[in-house]
Amino acid sequence: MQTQKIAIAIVDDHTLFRQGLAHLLTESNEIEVIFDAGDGAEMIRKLPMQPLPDVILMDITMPVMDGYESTRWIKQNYPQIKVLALSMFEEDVPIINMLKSGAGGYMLKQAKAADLINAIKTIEKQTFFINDLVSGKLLNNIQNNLPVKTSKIQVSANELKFLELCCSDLTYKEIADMMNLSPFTINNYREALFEKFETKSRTGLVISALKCDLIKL
Amino acid sequence: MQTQKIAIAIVDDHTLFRQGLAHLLTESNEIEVIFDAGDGAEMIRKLPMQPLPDVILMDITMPVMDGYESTRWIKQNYPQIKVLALSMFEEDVPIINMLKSGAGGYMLKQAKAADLINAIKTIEKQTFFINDLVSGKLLNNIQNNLPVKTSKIQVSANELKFLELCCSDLTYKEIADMMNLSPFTINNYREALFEKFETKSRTGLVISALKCDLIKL
DNA sequence: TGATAAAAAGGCAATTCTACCCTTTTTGAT
DNA sequence: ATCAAAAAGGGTAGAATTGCCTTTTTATCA
Repeated sequence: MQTQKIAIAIVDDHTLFRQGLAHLLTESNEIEVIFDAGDGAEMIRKLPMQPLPDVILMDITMPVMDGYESTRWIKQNYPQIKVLALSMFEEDVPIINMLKSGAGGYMLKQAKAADLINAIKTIEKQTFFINDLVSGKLLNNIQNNLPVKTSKIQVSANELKFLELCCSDLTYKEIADMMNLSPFTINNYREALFEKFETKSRTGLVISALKCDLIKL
Repeated sequence: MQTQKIAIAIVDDHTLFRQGLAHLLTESNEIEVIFDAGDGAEMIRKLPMQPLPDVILMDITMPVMDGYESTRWIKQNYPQIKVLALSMFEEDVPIINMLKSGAGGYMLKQAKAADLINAIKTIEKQTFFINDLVSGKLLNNIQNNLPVKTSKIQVSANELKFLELCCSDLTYKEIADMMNLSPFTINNYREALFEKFETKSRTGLVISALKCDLIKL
């Protein structure tokens, strides 16, 4: 007694993965891939061009518009569509963030096809799919409820440039020269950033900025 | 006039990607996927169980035995098998390293299926496949021939602990206390490391150590 | 055991960084 | 036009860092 197939869309910037997965899922006869996209913007364009999917498989790291933003957009505009995050990251932060963005479940690309199909069927019926991976992270997040990455620290363009130049042997005076600003102004930036990042040293500042992903190595 | 199919193996820890890709390639009728594996060790086990593949599609990041090591093993034991690296990384370092390890080409997972099939056919005939991505990186690497990761800087256990403690607001005196050493000894460590990393500041030291992967955030 | 090298400890002047003060100028918004 | 906020400019005392030395202790091995 086969009911109607589950209509899904795949959003992932890896073309090979996207197409391969589409083939794999189509074989199951319970799932129909109605479209795919390489990023969130493409998804938004293609969404109105066919009947809405029941479930969207969503990658996290994508150009233009990433998985977090895309998921938030979906939940804002088509809350009835379920989003199942599908990523290679096993870390706490991306998992928690995807769930916070509105994903109803989180699967690893390391998973087996049968598990994925099972997750899709579950999420389609129940709006969410919680496996051990996700429940563990959820518990973890509640227990030591660190407002870690929640509060995104705002820095101005100048402050950001200053932070980047801080990752060097340059003295503040030299940094001031490079930015064509007075050393006193640089000192203001430094003090403002020390406060924002709750640190007391240049080294601590650089480490914090790196952890917040404001600067890269 | 169809000659024999090209026999390939897929080594990648993402089961969904591996299986999906296998389906995709099989459809082309020019390629036959004879086996797949989730890491290098599994590949080594499965390799003797069937006729050897002509080409192996190799991911980089895998548990147990990664793409670099697996490629070196292949080239050591079955030099006639061609290795095509298949990864999501576009950075210089992984590309150059895979080629140094013996891969004959490098494709992104963002590629289209047709391009991948073309690369496989080329590498099977010519032992290597150089696209714009790879040639650019090669040129780049020759031009500013940085001895990138070649020179691994040696640090003692104590120096390493010191480096880790440097990633903080702690003063050297506090670090000395934590390590139960005299501040003067800490000063010796500092000076030795400054010389090894060719830096003149604590911040520069921390950045260098991070870049060399000696410490993590 | 004595030689010797490495690790640890010590000292210190010069420079840089940090924490508080403060004022003036520029910018943005109403 | 006016007000508020942000950016820029200024200074100083004290703490930490940096660079360049020497001496003592420890470990090792011939």
